[in-house]
Amino acid sequence: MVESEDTGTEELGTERVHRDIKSMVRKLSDNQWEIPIGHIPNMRVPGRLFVSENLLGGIDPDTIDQIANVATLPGIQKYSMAMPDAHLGYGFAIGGVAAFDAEEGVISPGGVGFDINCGVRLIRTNLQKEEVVPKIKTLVDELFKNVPSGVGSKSRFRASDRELDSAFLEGAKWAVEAGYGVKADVEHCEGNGCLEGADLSHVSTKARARGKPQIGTLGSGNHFLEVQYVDKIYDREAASAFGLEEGQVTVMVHCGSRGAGHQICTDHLKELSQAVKKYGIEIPDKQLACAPAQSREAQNYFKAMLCAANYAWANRQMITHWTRESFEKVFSRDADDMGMSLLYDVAHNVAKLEEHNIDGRKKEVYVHRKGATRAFPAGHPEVPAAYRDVGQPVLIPGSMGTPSFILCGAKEAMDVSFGSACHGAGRIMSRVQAKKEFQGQSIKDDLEAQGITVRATHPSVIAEEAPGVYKSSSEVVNVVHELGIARKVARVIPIGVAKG
DNA sequence: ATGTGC
Repeated sequence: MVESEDTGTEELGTERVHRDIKSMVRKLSDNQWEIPIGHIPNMRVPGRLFVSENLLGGIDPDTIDQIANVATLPGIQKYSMAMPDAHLGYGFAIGGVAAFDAEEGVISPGGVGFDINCGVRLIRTNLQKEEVVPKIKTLVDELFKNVPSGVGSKSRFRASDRELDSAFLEGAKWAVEAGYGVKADVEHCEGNGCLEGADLSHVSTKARARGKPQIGTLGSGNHFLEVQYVDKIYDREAASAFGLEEGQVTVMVHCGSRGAGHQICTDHLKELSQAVKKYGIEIPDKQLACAPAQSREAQNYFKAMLCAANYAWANRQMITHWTRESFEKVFSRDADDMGMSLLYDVAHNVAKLEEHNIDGRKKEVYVHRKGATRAFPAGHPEVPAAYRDVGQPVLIPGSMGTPSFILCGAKEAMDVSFGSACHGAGRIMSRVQAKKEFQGQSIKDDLEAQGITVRATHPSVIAEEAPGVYKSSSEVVNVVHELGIARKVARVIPIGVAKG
């Protein structure tokens, strides 16, 4: 038997057997595919994958199995979903969305991810591309200097234990009150940058120790701080509500809860692995550790997860402050004067208690979004007043050399995807493979030639995040746009990137 | 993603 390096193969004894992705799914419409009950035993609901026919070919069969695995969990509603940027994750696929009945269902850390409240924020400026391009190298250097990045990086801010408590409990609100931003920043964060119910008693000493020196740090991997410009407007009315116009410079921040969230996830995974046995829940994969939503174990995780979510908002808020300071230094003007206001901040790794209409009935569910962005439509009370008539801003980062997109939550989202859309381009190559395939310096030179300045802690970071390791962000975004769950508003092009 | 392995 000929060995293949294709992803569509699996070990079967010594042979590798090709698994045809098309035979695993049933086409429902151009961008919707069903993974039928029976794909694996004990599925309670079908799976549903939102991809174009072209993107379907790039989905790993193991990712399909992960979507099906989630469909076996107690209390799952409607179907186990995955967005067009779906790929293999810990237990749940990244790009996965699953809602569980608040009484009969479960809560699972695998459905949130290790980087709790990894998310994206977009800061507007009133600067034009032409004003920023000549100074981009100085600006990227300044941002790189002011916002610590890289694995294990430490913040310029020395948090006391009390301040750490406040970051966990109050999120962006605390950071603003401590002088790192303005009140309007908080109003333009999902959930006002703070989820209620956070409880410090479920955050370990170890998680605190890791989190204490890291408030206001970028981290590593796909996290970045990027200077961009708006090159295309798709929806004039929405763009106007979002304060966006062609040629305008924006800044995008992508990062999460750093070591604190990682430790909280690790700690509670241990406890929930025990709980699975205690409550006799049958799971097809150990990585799907979970507990009944109302159990002590699940609620302890949930309350700790809320601490990590709030920490991540404080983190992005602090980074916003230093971003403003960096611009002030380079352009010798006030941040206010440069119109540096927050457009919005989304969480794309989080579980939330939400009310949804299911089969004509209103129901409380724990919506797990793991690499998926909330996308509430116009009129929803959770959408900030300034955007209420348009829909919630949905921020979709591309890779280093490719466009990012600003969308708005649209009507179909509530019926089709529990008010959710995609979260990014979606990785198609492992970090190890990327380092074999690409050289950091040559990728950096290529990007430079395209007018994109990159500054990273190490060239290998650039290789691992090379544009070629991601799907096309435009292709991914087109799927959610065509489905009517989020509508394209604007496209932004990178000119400068600071990375861990 | 992550003091990038137990």
